[in-house]
Order: sequence, then structure tokens, then C-alpha cells
Amino acid sequence: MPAVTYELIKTCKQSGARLGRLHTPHGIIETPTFMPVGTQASVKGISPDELHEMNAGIILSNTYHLYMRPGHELVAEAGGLHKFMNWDRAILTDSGGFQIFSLSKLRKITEEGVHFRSHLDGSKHFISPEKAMEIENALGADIIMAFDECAPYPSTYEYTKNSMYMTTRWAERCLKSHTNTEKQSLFGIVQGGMYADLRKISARDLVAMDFPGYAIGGLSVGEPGPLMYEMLDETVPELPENKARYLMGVGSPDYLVEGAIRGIDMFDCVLPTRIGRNGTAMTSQGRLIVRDARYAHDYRPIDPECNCPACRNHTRAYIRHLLKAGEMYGLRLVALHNLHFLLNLMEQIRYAIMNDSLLDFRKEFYQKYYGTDVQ
RNA sequence: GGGAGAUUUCCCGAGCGGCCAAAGGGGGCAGACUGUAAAUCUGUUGUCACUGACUUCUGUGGUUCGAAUCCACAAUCUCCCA
Repeated sequence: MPAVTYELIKTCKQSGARLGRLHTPHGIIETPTFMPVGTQASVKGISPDELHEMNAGIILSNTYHLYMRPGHELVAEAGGLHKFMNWDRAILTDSGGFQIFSLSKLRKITEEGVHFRSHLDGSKHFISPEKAMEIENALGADIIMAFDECAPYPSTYEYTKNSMYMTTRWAERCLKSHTNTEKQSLFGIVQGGMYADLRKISARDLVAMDFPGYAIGGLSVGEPGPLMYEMLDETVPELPENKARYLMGVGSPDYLVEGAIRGIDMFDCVLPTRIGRNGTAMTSQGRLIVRDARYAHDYRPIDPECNCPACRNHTRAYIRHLLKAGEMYGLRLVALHNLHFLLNLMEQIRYAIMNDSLLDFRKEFYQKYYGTDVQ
């Protein structure tokens, strides 16, 4: 029995979306779910208590960043990531594959692994699939991700194909070197860029290796929405029904709804915290740039339909003032609100699946959020 | 009372005869952000009939083909001597 298992509860008759439960050593998570991102063992600006209050069941952290600082040995010495950051619910660690992509100026990819320079001090490092497993085992997250390459968009067919096959070989090596299987489950990552045939090959090869869960990576990297949906439509049917499906790096409310409709169970994204810190709120009526002058005398909450602490206790005018004045409480409030908003959206999605009405929900949501019909 | 210096677009501040509607900051305004090198980044910030024209650099008058830049006087401010 793997550490993490997926239990399918029901499928939405209208959309095909899945309602389920993710069983982990640190609790059961209702899916589809959204995982707040805490890259450096902290969801930027948000405390574990606040994450509890918004009913976050699982958060994401990052192998690359924790390896660089403070070092995985230190986290292990502290008693593992849960204890280190005092978070008693589930954690997923990303492998650092995305950092290979986003820190691309500083790296060299080989079959053996990736040579790169630290973004902190320029020092040279090398991470292989085996090394990534060693680090993730030391960190001790419930779900750990295979070491992959997230190909940039756009990439040629040749490049994407080679990259995808290498990611598959790396997945095999990860599986072999991952030791702590009774407490941590390793998820494989489907790659293949924007090429349907490569996506299918990637998915089939990984499914043959029998991972406890599957992620879809390399999407939401700048491609148009419809192209991402098409890739999901090609990929998800290849994945087994009894395993969790995780769409990496997604994010915006429309993508979450569209992903759920296509059978995705887990999402993560920096968007709510990042745009929150930068002054933009997600509301039931669409995006609201709290910094804007039009809210200077607006004494309503950010979202009148929200009952998060920011909306219960503070006005747009006040939060705008905090943001303009550079007060960190303002950044925290908007990030906090955005996380509440997305977690609440996931709850609504689950409710709609339960009632076989997710397509109806999508229509209503789009009209309210974007002022348009389903694109 | 005498002497020295200063006054630039919202603020600070560069400019010292043409390449100046005027550097650079700050502030303002607007936008972006999707497995976080992001409390970051981008654009914009005299007026308009906006690939061009017009009105600006304390005020007035002057020198010059041409002035934010030179001269005279005035106003205001700062410092030094009585």
C-alpha cells in the first residue's frame, strides 16, 4: 500500500469531472483541490494557522530552494519539513524540475542530470534524479515529484521528444532510488509539450511504471488556453482512474474549472499569492487591482461575497492605503484573500460535481468573473 | 545695515548659449504576473487638433539668428559680517 492513495467518490454526470479523496500520512484531502505554494517552507506571508483556517489540506514546497537554503540535511535534522515549518497537514515537494526551466541561463542539462549555478551565490551544483530523491526523502513530504525537464514553450518537436524521453528515463531512475515508500509517494510527471502524440507516449510509459499518482507538467507555460485544454484532453484519458492527477502550475480560476472538468484532481500555483502581493485580488466579480485610485474611497470589502479575514475586517480603501504605503500587512491581506478565494472556488467545484452540475457552474462562473460566456 | 549664494516641470534634483518639454530619483497613474531568483517587473507622467504644433525652467525687461542657461532690476529664501 503506497503512502498516498486516491479514492474516487463519484464522477460528474454533466462534465466527467471527478470528486475524490486523497489519503496521505498527514490527512485526507477532498479533491479537486488547490495547493498553495510555499516554495521556501513558507507560503509567502501566510502562517500555518491561516492556512488551517482557509482549509488548505496540502501545500507545496520546493526541493531546489530548500536544497540551496537551508539545505536538506538541516531540514532532516530539524525533524523533517512538517516539523520544521510546523505544518501538520500534507505537503508535496516539487523536484526542482521547474527551476531547471526557469533558471535556464544558469544550467546545462545532460542525461546524467543537470549542472547549474546557484541563483544565490553562483556556486556550481549538480542534481540528478537520484540526488533529487535523496533531497526529497530528507525533506519528508507526503508526495514527492519525479525529477523532470519542463520544456519551454514553444519548443520544436525534436527537442520536446528528446526531453520527454529523457524525463521518462529519469522517472525510472527516481522510482528506483526512492526508498522511503511507506511514508512518501512518488508521482511521475507527464511531459511532451504541445504535441499530442508525445503526451500519449509519455503518459503510457509512465503508467506502465505504476506510480501512485501522475502529474501533468509543461503546461501553462505561456501557451494559449485552448491549446492547454487540448493537451489535457489528449493526456488525461491515458491516466488510470484509481490514481490522482495533478496539473502542475495551474492557477487562474478559469484554468481550475477547465482542469477539473477534464478530470484533474490537484492543482498548485503561485498566482494567488504573487498577484496578491503585487496588489491584485481575485473576486467573484473578476480581478480587482486594489491599488487603483478608483478604490481610494471605496469602503466595501475586496469581495462582498467573501468571508475571509481580509474581507470580514477591512475595506478596499484601507487595504489600498496599506499597499500604497508599502505596509506588509496589505500584501498579506490580499494574498490571504486570494488563497481563500481559490480554495473556496475548489469547494464550489466539488459541490457542483457532487450535484452533476459542473458545466452549469462553469457558465455561471464565467459570466460573473469575466462578464462573458464560456470561451 | 553690509556681503555671499540660491530660485527648474507634483517633490528632490541634473542642466551652465543651439542636440531641452528639459537627465536621474521619488511620488502619481495604468498594466502585467500561472510546478516563485517576483513585497517584482513594464509603460506612462506640460498642453493639444499628439510622426507635428503650442506654452514652460520665480517675475519683468534686455543681449543674441537662437536663452532654463548671459545681463539688469524686482520678489522670495539661505548663509556670513554688524
